[in-house]
Amino acid sequence: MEYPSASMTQSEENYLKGIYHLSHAGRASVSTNAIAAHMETKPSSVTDMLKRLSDKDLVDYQPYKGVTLTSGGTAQALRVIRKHRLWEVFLVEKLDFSWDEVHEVAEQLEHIASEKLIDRLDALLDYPDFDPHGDPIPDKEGHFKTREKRLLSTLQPGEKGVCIGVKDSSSPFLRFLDKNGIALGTRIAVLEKEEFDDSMAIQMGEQQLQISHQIATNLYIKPIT
Amino acid sequence: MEYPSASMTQSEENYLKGIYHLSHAGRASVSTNAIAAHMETKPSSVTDMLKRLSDKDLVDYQPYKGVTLTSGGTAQALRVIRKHRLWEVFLVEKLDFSWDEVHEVAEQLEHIASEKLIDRLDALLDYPDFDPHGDPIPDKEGHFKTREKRLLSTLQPGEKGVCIGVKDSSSPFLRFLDKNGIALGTRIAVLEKEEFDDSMAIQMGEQQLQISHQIATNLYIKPIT
DNA sequence: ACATATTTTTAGATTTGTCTAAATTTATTT
DNA sequence: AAATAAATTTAGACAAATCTAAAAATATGT
Repeated sequence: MEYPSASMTQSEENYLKGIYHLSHAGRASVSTNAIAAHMETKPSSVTDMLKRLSDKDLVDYQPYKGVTLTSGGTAQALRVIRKHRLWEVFLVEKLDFSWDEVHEVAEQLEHIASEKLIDRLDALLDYPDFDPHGDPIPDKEGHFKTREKRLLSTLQPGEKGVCIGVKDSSSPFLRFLDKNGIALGTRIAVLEKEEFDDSMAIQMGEQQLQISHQIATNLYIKPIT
Repeated sequence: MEYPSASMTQSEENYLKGIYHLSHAGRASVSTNAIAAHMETKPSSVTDMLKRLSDKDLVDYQPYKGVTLTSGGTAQALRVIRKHRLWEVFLVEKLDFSWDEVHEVAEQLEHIASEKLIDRLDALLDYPDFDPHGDPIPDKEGHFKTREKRLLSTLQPGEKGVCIGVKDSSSPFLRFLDKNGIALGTRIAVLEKEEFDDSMAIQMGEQQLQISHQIATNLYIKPIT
């Protein structure tokens, strides 16, 4: 049984979210330094926070051994991630933000505390399963849809698929995609693969494009047969 | 010329907003105790904050003499108020919140810092001039529309008008109005005034209602002839 | 396995925002 | 105008969140 979410500070929420992302699914133990790097803060600050989170039973923390999220901590992290991603959908769908602009604002909006607000937002957006970068949106219970996804770089010439997400969601990368007409839902067919530098020629609609390996390893594709 | 808004903490924003409301239009000087009462905090905390705001040139503060907002402080307060009221409209219009539920959430949303977000929200809502309680929404330059407004209690039998706002916006009062079918835009005609307790009989559509003086002194009406 | 390097924690300081209790200033009363 | 009351400020403390510098624990290399 889940406890009603105790009040948390924004900083605590950010740490839980960070730890969640680093441990990928709440499994593996995460190191102090890894957290510090990810949060752009100092290891000593991380240690302080880990103690606080441990006192609140949100993480299992053993000095020098790293941390894992408790079930309560995981639930909280997923709540924040849910809010973040729903707000991103809102910003893109309702306020015409581009997908490279949403993150910073969503970082703030994700801390707004109102269950009703999020439920209603979810409804307004018609219960989306994925955010504008293709990442899954957890439901109220923390469950989310998965779908077959492969990096574009793993497709062979002749295979095709539809773009469903990005691995790198930095602004330069997203702006590059925009500029070249690649968005979520874009259908891509692989024409050729260059052995020399692993770049590939792809077809999108009637447009053809040569993309580097760097690009191809950061685009998620759902294969279609 | 206006400076680009320096970064402010939520607490600073709340104080500026509080001082603005207490000084009604940025004119009169406001006392430490009045601020403490309004913000539900202690006078000593207020003194601390006033010094900080004074250092940032957001208020004119003279010990023992009270404060007034500087032009910069007024501009900041109006920016926060603009955001608060736009979010209230959003919550009511797009997420079906009732007018007694919006305040608490808007108190949080008003601190989200993104000019683009607010501009786009304004557009999504079709540039509203008034919030769900009838209060005017400042534009980007801090200007807002005014309109003739009188307390219902000042109307004489035979006069009529349309409800355009509330003075008290506490939940119990707003829920009372909801329950009795009084909303913004409701047309009200005064039938009779009871000398004894200043209660009045009013007509709304085909419905008749007896309301206390207490109610009548908290409802703003735009008279119609 | 021992020395060195890396990681992590502790100790102590800082900032923001708050508080209580005491001191000070201003206002009121007789 | 002196005494009392009220309002305001100061002084000192505390919690959250961060930092730097130093100490302690763990890991690595030969």
